[in-house]
Amino acid sequence: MSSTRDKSAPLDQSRLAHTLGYAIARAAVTTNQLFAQGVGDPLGLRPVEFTLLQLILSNPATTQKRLCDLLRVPAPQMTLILDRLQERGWLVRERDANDRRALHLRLTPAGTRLAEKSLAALQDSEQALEQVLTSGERLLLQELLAKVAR
Amino acid sequence: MSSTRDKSAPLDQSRLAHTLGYAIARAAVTTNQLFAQGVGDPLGLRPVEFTLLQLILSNPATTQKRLCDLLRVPAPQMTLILDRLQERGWLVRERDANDRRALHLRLTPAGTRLAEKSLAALQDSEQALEQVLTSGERLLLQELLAKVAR
DNA sequence: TATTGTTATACTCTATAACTATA
DNA sequence: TATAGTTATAGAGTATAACAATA
Repeated sequence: MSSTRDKSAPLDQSRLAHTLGYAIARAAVTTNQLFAQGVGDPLGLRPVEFTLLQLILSNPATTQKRLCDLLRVPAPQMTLILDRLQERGWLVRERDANDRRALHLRLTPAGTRLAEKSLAALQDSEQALEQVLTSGERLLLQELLAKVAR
Repeated sequence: MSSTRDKSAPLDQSRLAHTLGYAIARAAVTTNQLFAQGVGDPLGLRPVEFTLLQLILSNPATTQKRLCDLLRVPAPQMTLILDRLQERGWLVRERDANDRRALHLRLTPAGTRLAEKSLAALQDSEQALEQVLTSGERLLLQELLAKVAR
């Protein structure tokens, strides 16, 4: 130790402490890690793939366009993501009989099972947060985040 | 309108509503947009560059290693990011006289001015959130997020 | 041997434009 | 002329391994 500065002292983050974007980005590190441990690594799903499985399960026959708009994913990227889900046998695209431009999305039975299994796994994984948040705090946090997301 | 389904109805997100990761990811869309509008686009800064300017200003002579650990940025990427900040004249690297492997980071006067200006711009931009959150709610939100980030 | 930082490289992710087929 | 979706392509971001210098 040659310096007078304590090299093990935590870095001063005070300038960033009052920006909401920084607080959200740092919390996202934790939740991304929980996702990877509980869902991403064991089931081979990325966050956007997990999210799409849940949304398609709850909204059978929805179109790619609507998913793009909700998740702010550009259409070409959505095509590639859905291609991969389809290749793995979790998803089918059905052409709309009345508007033959549009595709309706549905999960296969295997896709439905994966959607259910992966959601349960994420909920298990996120229960680790009970060590730092009461269930009331957690509910409150989700309500406040929903207001920010509008 | 050929279908019986109401195509303008919002998608059902109920399966995701109780996962914290989804709530955080959706709130991050809002804060990323506020950052881009107020700071990123007008000042030509990416979030990680903005964050590094603030941290180096508050922690003069810190090392790259410590910033990598805090922000979970791999060392090779940190080298490239700092290269760009240095090229733009906002940063200098000084070799440690006692441990000649380590580099200490300092902002130039121009870098200091940019750090201050960009933080003020972000705070202005985030004030738009006052339309959806009271200042008490916002404080509470930041406290809860800090608990999650640990 | 271990650590700080760099170089080289490959891989993924993202964004855009151009295209098709339908309307 | 506009819309849903695809293809092609380029750019940015990210991860890993190998390396140089120093401890």
